[in-house]
Amino acid sequence: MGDSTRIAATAALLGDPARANILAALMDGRALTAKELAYAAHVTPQTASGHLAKLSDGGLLAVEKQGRHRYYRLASPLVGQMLEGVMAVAGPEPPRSSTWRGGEALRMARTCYDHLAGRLGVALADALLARGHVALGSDGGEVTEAGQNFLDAFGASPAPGRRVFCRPCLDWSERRPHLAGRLGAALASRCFELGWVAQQRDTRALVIPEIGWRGFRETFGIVLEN
Amino acid sequence: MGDSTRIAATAALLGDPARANILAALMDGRALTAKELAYAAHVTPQTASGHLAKLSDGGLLAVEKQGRHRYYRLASPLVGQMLEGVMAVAGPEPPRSSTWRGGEALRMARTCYDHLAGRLGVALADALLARGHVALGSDGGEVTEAGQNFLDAFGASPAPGRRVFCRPCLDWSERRPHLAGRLGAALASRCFELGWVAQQRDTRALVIPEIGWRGFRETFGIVLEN
DNA sequence: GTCATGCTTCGGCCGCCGCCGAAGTGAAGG
DNA sequence: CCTTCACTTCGGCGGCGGCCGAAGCATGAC
Repeated sequence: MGDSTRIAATAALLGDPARANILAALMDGRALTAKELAYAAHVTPQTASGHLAKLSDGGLLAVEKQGRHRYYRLASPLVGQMLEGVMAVAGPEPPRSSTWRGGEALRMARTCYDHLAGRLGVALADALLARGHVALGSDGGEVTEAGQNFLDAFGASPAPGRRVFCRPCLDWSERRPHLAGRLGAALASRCFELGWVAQQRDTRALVIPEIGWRGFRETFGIVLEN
Repeated sequence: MGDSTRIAATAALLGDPARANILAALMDGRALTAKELAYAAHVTPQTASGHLAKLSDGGLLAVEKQGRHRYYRLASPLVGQMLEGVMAVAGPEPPRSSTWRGGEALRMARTCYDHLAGRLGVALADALLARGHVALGSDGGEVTEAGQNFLDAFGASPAPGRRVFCRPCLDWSERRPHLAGRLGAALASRCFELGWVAQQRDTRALVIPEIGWRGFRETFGIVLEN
């Protein structure tokens, strides 16, 4: 009957821990094999296969055959946005009893699509905001003139001319906005370029070498605990 | 283990048709009694009671006692955004076999928070875009100078000075963006003011009287079929 | 007090779905 | 050819969870 059966069907796909694990593992846009996803979801390959079939049928995943591997990835950015929406509501897990260092790293700094998230991402947004380089509303934001000059000097001016798109993106671990949009992407890519942050294998968590800590402190006044 | 169990738990709340119906019925922000929601979900009051308890425990609904009634509403706008995210992915239901006039009306014109959605909302966005009054990216948009003049004349300039926030919001029935943000809100409120659209009881669907059809045609060049 | 109403709790039934072991496909490599 | 590896399909087990009838609290009206 109602249209909501479709909503329920889609939501039910996310409503299983194994499937949620699979989707979370794909959040950064990479394509992973069925086996890797089985490992990420903590289930056997048979079980994962069933889940992957359901997710594909439901239009959440796209699959690509390559030799005897099958690479799965999110079917569209829409799916990622949906997941972020659910994460924002699900909220940060209740204060975890220390341990679990990977999670800690994720909360410190990670990628969110093509921009920076985690405490680092939020601190960056705060810094730009506090210095009047960007003005942010709940719906979008814009770069001030001073901000434009600053970005030019930093080497992170987003692409075409004066038109700068910038959008707050709710950080699921911090529950506060970080910068997305072209501005967020430009900032992130400049930080990679400078070697202030670096990707790791098999995780969205970022490494911040000494030069990065120094850079963020001297350029943005960011000092993160821990 | 991971954080995704929380995601799964939250998503599982949406993954039941009855609960999805309940949430969909609350999407417009109204507060409804348990009985009304039971009716909306097509289940008995006992069953609905169980669902409502789960949704409240999960933090998706807020409840307010009033005499012997209990009014339920969405706990926060975040929940609404999450639902829109899921709807966007779930997509428009497969072409409905006519009948169901309420659904047709909803797809023609409805409110989405404080702005206009449905075919009307999308057409409005298209018109402003085609005339060069707004420039839209996937992350945000801005009003051109010509657009600002047009909006001033129309009486729908968003609040403070030059800073105009505008954001595309994916329309779940049309799968195309309509205008949200302050601009969307200002446009909608001006349309209400002019009597071009009117609210109805118990539905987010909007009525468009003759004067509205004329206004949209003459001012924006919008002519909607049906 | 008694009654009606709105909502919740209890108990039992039933079905769906996630899980894994085992067997089946299909592609690479020798 | 046969082996290996990645992945899927099959079959059966087990349990979670949605459903409703009936009974239990409340609140408000009389």
